[in-house]
Amino acid sequence: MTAIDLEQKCIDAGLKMTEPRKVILSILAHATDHPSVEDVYERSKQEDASISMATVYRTLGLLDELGLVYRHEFSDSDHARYEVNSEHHHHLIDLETGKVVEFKNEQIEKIKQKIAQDLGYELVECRLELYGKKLKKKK
Amino acid sequence: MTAIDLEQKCIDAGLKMTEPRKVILSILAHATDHPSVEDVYERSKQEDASISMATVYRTLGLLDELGLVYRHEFSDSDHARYEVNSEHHHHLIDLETGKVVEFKNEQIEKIKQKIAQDLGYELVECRLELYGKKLKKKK
DNA sequence: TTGACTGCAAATGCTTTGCACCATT
DNA sequence: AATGGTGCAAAGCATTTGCAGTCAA
Repeated sequence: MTAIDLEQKCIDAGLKMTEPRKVILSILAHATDHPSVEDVYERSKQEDASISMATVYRTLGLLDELGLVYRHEFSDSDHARYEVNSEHHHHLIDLETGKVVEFKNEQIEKIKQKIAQDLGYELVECRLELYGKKLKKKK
Repeated sequence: MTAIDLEQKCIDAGLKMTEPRKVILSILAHATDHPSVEDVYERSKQEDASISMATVYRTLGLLDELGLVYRHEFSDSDHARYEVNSEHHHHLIDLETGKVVEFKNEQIEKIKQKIAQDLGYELVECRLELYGKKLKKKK
C-alpha cells in the first residue's frame, strides 16, 4: 500500500489530511521493517522537526483503529511496533538480532479455523509469532 | 504442579522459602484461570494482608526467570497474566468475556518446527493465541 | 550471624490527556 | 467560520527500585 493509498483511506474515513499525518503515513508506507513509535517519531522529525511524540502516538492509534496499520507487541522488546496492514502473514523474530522475518502458511490458517470452530468459537483475530536462533550451516 | 512441588523447585534454585512466597506459590498452584499481578496480589492479601505489591511483582519475575511460571501478554488486556508452566499448550481468548480456553494441537507443533527450519532458524519460543467470539448454536 | 527478602514510598518510562492555539475543510 | 488536529507539559499507570528493617538458613 502506497502513501497515497493510505492518505486516501484516511480521507475516506473522515480524517483531515494534515502535514504531520502525511509525513507519518509516508514513513509507514516506506518502512521495510516494523518500526516502534519512537522509530516513527525519529524518522518523522527528519521530515518535519516540529512533529511531536503525542501526535505520533495519536496518529498510530487512529490508524490502528481504522485497521490501516497493525500493532505488534513482540515479546522480545517491550514496546509496540507497527506495520502497514497488507497481506495476512505471521512473524519469526530472531532472538539474537531482533530481526523480523515474515511468513505465510496456508496449512496453519486452516488448522486455526478448525481449532476455533471445534472449541465453539468464531475466529476473529490471531497472533502467531515464532522466536528462534539462526541455524549454523552444517559442513 | 502442586504448591509443594513449586516450593521445592524454588528451594532447589536457592531461593529462601518465605511466607509471602509460600502464599504466592499456593495461589498460583491453585489458580484455574490466568491471574494478573493484581489478581495474585488481591488473592495473596486474603491469606496474609501484609504482602505488598512489590513482592508479588518480584516473586512473579523470579518464577518467570526460573521458568516455573509463564508470563502471558494477551492482546485483549494490557497487563501480564501468569500461569504455572505445565504442559505445553496454546490459548484461545474469548473477546467478549476475556475467558481463556487452552488447547493443544500436534499438527501445529510440527508445522511450526518446519517453518522455522525452512527459514533457517532453530525454534526457541512461540506464541500462538486465537481470539474469537462464541458461536451461537444453530437451531 | 548474615545475606537474602520484604514493605514502603519514591522513581521510572511509556503512553495518554487537558488546554490553548492552529489549520484543513 | 467551524471543527478537528497539534504541540506542550502535566498527568496516568503499571512496574521497578532504593532503602532500612526483617527473617530464613
